[in-house]
Amino acid sequence: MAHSTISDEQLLIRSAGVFRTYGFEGTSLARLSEATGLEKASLYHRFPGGKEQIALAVAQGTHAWLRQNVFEPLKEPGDPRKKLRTAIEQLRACYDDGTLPCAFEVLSLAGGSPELAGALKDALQAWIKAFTDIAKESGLPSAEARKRAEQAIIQIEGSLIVGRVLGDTKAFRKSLDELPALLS
Amino acid sequence: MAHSTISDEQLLIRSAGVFRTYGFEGTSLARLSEATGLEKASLYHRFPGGKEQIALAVAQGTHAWLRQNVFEPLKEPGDPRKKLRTAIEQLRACYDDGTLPCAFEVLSLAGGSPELAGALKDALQAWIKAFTDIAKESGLPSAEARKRAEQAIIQIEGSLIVGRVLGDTKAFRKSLDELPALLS
DNA sequence: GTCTATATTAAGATAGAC
DNA sequence: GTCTATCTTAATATAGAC
Repeated sequence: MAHSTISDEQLLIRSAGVFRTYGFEGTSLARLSEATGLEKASLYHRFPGGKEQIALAVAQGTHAWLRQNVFEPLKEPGDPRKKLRTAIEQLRACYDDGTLPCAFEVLSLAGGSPELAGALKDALQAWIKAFTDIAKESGLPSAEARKRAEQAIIQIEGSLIVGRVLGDTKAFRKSLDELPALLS
Repeated sequence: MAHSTISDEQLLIRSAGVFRTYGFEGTSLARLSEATGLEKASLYHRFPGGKEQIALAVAQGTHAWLRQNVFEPLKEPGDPRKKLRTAIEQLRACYDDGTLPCAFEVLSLAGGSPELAGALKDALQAWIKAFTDIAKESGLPSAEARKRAEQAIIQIEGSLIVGRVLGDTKAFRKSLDELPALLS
């Protein structure tokens, strides 16, 4: 491999793909090296903490991506139903139509550091809050909105797993299609 | 470690605990050895195919457990609501009140063999069928029963993940509590 | 900042004694 | 059927050249 440069953003996106495909324990520096085009020593230069630090950066990057593409757009002025449809399309792309596992799932299994677990929890709580707020904006009472928000994320996560086992993304697509009715 | 004997059933139960906790890739022969009390060479004596064969046996053992403790009891004569309540308590115990990940989830990530994927798919389809049948027995039309059955399993899987990330089993318990209304 | 080369540890897997 | 001992490969991690 000749000299290679890759932006921090691209590096994290490709690393996220590896972690989401193989899980935290199944991700090796060799696989990260192949996916990023950087030799292992170069990965250590950028992330002295190795795999654990990369996983933490992936979790924080996932939170940042959700903030920019889902949470913030949902806060802008406009029809809540329309904003939600846009957010759903972002999520559909994020999960590659249901074929790519969720970072929350694969990074939360035993093996990760407490910092990683904390970052995942922060990001998921922010997601629940974003969905709760849009449901409230659509007219649902506070407690019901919160319930529906959790239910929506549970459905996304669950349908990804059922779809993965059955080899069929139908369940995931149905879950996304039901979100507008669930969150309003 | 002195000589040790352990039944096939106990061996699979303890191995399942390791796989479900650390995932397929995170499960090493060393961890299986520690959990079962057998040296690595002894595990290879019983399972010449190594980790892959043990994972396959765990998947088949999970299917057998579900058949015996959930699917078959649901088929016996009696009030469907009462049978369902009993099945739910079995599932609650199986997931250790929501603290133990699901074998379908952790064994379906990339890394496993096609045989393993096939065994998981068979078991999950049987689970969907068992829930569909009990919903039909409760009076739901066939198509709706099938939809609710998938929804029930999606909720269980999703709530396990959300609960794991948030460090709170409330979502899982709520999912189980909602099953009777969902499947009748 | 990236590379080649290497050290160290752990994982998968087997041989052969008991 | 289980054990100790060993082999081979792969993983984490570092040193030092460019």
